[in-house]
This record gives sequence, C-alpha cells and structure tokens, in this order.
Amino acid sequence: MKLTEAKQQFISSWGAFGTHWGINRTMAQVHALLMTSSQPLSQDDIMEQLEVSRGNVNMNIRDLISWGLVDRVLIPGERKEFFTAEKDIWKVATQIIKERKKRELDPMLKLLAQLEHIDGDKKDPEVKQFVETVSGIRKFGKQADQMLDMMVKADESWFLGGLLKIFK
Amino acid sequence: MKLTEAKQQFISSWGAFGTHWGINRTMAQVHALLMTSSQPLSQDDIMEQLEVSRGNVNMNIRDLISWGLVDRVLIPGERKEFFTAEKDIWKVATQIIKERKKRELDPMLKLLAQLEHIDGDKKDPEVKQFVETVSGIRKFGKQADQMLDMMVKADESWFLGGLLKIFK
DNA sequence: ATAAACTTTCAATATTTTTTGAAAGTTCAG
DNA sequence: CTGAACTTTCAAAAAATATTGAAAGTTTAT
Repeated sequence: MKLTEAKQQFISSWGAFGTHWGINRTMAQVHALLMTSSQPLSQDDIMEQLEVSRGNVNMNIRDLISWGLVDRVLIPGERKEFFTAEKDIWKVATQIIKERKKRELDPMLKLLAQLEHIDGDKKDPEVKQFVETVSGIRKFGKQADQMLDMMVKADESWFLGGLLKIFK
Repeated sequence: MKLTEAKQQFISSWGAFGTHWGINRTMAQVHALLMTSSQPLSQDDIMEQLEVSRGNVNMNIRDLISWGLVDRVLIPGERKEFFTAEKDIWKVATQIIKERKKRELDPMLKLLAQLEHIDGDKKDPEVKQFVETVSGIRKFGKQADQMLDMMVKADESWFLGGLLKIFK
C-alpha cells in the first residue's frame, strides 16, 4: 500500500471513529492529519488536504488547541502560522482523559452528589431504587475518577510495558 | 428535593452526558428512566414519562437490548411487554466496555495493523512518521484492549474496593 | 500610514441525526 | 376465524450539528 492511500484511509477512519465518541469528523481528521505529518502544516495545507473550508479548519484547530492536542508553531521566515500535533500517543491519551474528566465526569459527579438527598419516605421502593442507583453510579464514578487521576500521573511504562503483572 | 424533580434532573443530565459520548439523547434517557425505576415499565409508560413517540421508544429500547443493558420482562396477566434495566453499575459498565470494544476498538486495531505495511522508502520522514504514529496507536490500543478484557473478567470488588493499593 | 498577508467570526446553508406517526405486521383471547 | 391489543417499520419532517465563505479584524513589512 502506498503512503498516500494509507494516510487517506487512516484519516477517514479516524474521523469515523471519532464520531462514535462524540468528536466531530473534521476535528478528528485534522488531528489524524497532523499526527501523521512529520512537518508542521498551515491552515492552507490542511484545507487543501482535507478539502474543507478555511473557517472550518480554523474552528477545529482552535478546539484541538484547547484540548491541548495541537500547538501553534512559528517557522522562521514564514508569515503564516503552522500547527503540529503531539505525537506521543500516551500523552495524547492522558491529555484527553484529563480534559474529559474536567469537562464531563467532574460535573456529573457533582450533580449526582446533590441528587442523593431526596425528601420522602426512605422505605418507598421508588425512592429507594433512585437513591441506590444514583449512589451506585456516584461511587463507581469516584473510583473511576481516582483511577484516571493515577493513570494521568503515572508513567507510560507501566501501561505500555507489562501491565499484565498487576493483575497476576 | 422531591423524587420527581430529582428523577427529571437525573434523566435529563444523563441524556446530555450521553450525547458527549456518542449516545443519542433518548436512548440515554430511556436507560436512565429504567435504571431508576423499581418496577418494569411498558412502552406506554416510557412514552408518557419522557414525552417521546412510540416509534422512538421502540427503536431505542431495541438498541438498549442489543447493548445488553435492558431486558424484556413478561408480567403475568399482562398482554403488554415490560422492560427493566440492569441496575448493577459494574455490570452496566462491563457490558458497555464489552460492546464498544467489539464494535469500535477491535475493528480499529485490525485496520491499523494493515496500515503499518507501507511500500516506500523507510527513510522518508513522511513514511517514518506515519508508520511510527500508526504503530504507536496500535500498541497502545492493544494494551488498552487487554486491560479492558481483564476488567471485564475481573470482579467488581477490586475496582469498587480499594483499587488504590494496586499502584502503591 | 498603507496595504498585503494572514486569521477570525458568524449568519446563512448544508448535512447528518433523530423523531414522528400512521400504516403494516403480529399475537392472542374468545 | 375475527378483531382488539399490542409491536414494528419506515418515509417524511423536524431538530441538531457541522460547514461554508465572505466580511471584518489583526498583524507586519515597508
């Protein structure tokens, strides 16, 4: 398989994959393009390669930067801005975990904590089921939260190395 | 806070949460409703409580069943079908992990394996970067795959209990 | 100060996804 | 067998989301 073809496929699949995880197609594709590019690219490069509009590229690059996955790069002698993506997949993963935790998990846990305090008969099966479900989710979420915190702090090696040992 | 109000909030937030993770609002809400309900509910109950159409409820219930998160229940003496959701959050999580792994991670890993074989100069920086990125993602994915497999096989207790010890 | 080069914004448009509801299909009691 | 009760399907409509592109804004070289 030729590089060009493989790259196309990768970009297109990464885009499709992203949409299953609440990430818009173009953002995922821009990310894929930058991750597989050895050199920084300009907005125009990206527009051309992905065949999308200037505004679209601009917006999605902004978002990727806010996720900490892409950086602006200045190239001496060039007027334009260029962009690179973090290429270490472990760093990419921990960055995404950090952000999603902050943006989604933490607020949800905060809400669940509030919802556990229900007025009314603790013996009413409906009240009981609600409180049990919510507190179950919250406990699970807290545990996941801690685990993710540790992953983010931990070193890549225990994950990419012999993770298996842990569970013996 | 009253039960009714809390339940509304939970359902609505669970729906919003779901959309950030590629799950449609109604499916997440049906799931939330069933998880917090002590009794099985019929299609009509769900339609009424969430104010959505019959077809919509039907489709999303089907999906939830295919995800293994909801079961049909027969109630003696009733003609209608009723539905319940698995309420053990650990089982819910492992079920979701199992399905997403099968539906998304496994196919992606299969694709990445193919994309690593590029014709062309291994010294070309573009080829090199592409192969490195793809193989990095694949290694990471394989490791994640194994870790998730273990989680699914493992017992709830090491997670919901003192998970922390593992990392000392 | 000017203008070319470049970036950002955002209302309009297009696309994708979800929802509806009525018709067709199924099941079952009598 | 018949029809009432219930479920499923799916084309059309609505809603949500993403994209465009041109105008406005900014920066920089001269």
